[in-house]
Amino acid sequence: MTESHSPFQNHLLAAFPKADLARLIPHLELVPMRLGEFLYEPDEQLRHAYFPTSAIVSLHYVTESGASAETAGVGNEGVVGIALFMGGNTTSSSAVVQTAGYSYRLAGRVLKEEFDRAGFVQQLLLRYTQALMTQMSQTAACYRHHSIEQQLCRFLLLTLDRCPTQELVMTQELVASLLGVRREGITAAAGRLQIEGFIRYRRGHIAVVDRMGLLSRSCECYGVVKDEVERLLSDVRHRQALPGQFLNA
Amino acid sequence: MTESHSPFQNHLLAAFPKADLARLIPHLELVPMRLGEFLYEPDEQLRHAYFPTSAIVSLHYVTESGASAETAGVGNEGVVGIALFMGGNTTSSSAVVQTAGYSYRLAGRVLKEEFDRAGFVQQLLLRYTQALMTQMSQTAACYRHHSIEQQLCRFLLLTLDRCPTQELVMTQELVASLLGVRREGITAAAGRLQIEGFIRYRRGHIAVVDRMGLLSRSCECYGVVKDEVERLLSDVRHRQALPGQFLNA
DNA sequence: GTCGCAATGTTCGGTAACGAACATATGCGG
DNA sequence: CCGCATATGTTCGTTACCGAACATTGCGAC
Repeated sequence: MTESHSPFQNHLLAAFPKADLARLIPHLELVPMRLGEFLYEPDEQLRHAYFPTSAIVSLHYVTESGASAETAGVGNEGVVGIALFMGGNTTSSSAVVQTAGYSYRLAGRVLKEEFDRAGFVQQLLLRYTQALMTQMSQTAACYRHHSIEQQLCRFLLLTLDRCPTQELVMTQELVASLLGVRREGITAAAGRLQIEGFIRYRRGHIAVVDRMGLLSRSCECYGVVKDEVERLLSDVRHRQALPGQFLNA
Repeated sequence: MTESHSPFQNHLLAAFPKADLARLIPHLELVPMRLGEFLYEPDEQLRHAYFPTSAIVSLHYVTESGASAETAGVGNEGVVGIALFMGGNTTSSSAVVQTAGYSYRLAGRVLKEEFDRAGFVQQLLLRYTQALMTQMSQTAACYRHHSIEQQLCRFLLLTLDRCPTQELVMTQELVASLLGVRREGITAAAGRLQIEGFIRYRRGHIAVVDRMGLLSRSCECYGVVKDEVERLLSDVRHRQALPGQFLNA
């Protein structure tokens, strides 16, 4: 398979001013990410930031009793490792690869230096951070008030938006652990969605057939998160010419 | 009643370098906050940031169906209006006064200017923002996995830490709406805690009698949030001499 | 003091999700 | 192509919480 890779596949990097990006390019390192791989765990000093291109990373918290729940996801729209420039260096959550793929890795020090230039890149990173906060608080409200089926739809839609394909590679077990519910609950909800013809799945794969159908069964949370990312990062994206051609090295 | 007010009653302001704070003092305006008052609503342009001294503000999301859930609380340890310097200017959540009291108000423009100096104040605000994120994601996990009683204990402890007194002024109805559960659920849990002798309450007042007792019934979430605020903001606080005397004007 | 309203107490049935245990089947490694 | 690990299907009883309806009581306004 002959995939071509470019930092521009990450929307955040793609929005960086050319001059800043040029400075970073030599430090960007393409890394593959396997399903289930941990990027960091609670209280562990972060060493790198990751800008996903095709990978999707889940930020989640594991309770003392071993239960877990995702609080936000990061795909090609963002970056994993906020704490590197926010000043904390560690978090109380973990980051685990939810969809295998690639990311560009950047040494924490380099990202911090770039951030401290206090320019456009800083503004961009801060806006993304705010979008991430929206996602976290929306997730909280969603966990409180919406049904497993609604949450599954939200999750599938968000994941789909971060994927190039219509078929997600993940087991119901994994989805359950991310949403913090029982696997049986996902089986039941997914079964209903399949009967309705919205999705089709087989052992470890979930194909979205009818996106609109999912939307109709999803709670509002999908839209809120999506719109907020759009609002916070779109005007910023339009400040530059269309990127993509001049860096295929 | 002869309360004395000082910006130093807000821990964040208290940690500002003297020079920076001196610049801000003329712009700080002491404002009373009534219970239930809204500081902002979704998509509403923020005009001011608020540094609570005795007031406590709840950041929460209201669903389409009218249900609501707190995603984070802000007391004398922080500031309301993160979006002013993060670049978004609005959020999808609301801010409502959960405990009446006072705050120092600062025009958004002034705070942004201060932030853009990219100095110590910026670092402080970013660290606080990260603590807020921890609170949000912890709240999400808590909503998913912990019982109403555990959540009530967590909530009471967090509120207590932000209050000068041992008696909280709030109805069970309000607590219920903040935690996003039915009032009856709070009545039941509070009843149990009272029988155990941990709290004592009357119409609109909740007095904490046995803090340790609450701790024993609370989930881990209280500790995680508390420790993270401590970790992120304590070293920063110690960089300065003890504040408090030299500004009683 | 007492009136009235808002806060709290109590009860009912209903339901979504849990916990555990086990049956089935699919697809990968050999 | 076979076997087996692992993913999914199904069932049971249980529980925490919900929704609604109504009783009671405390407390502040008058």
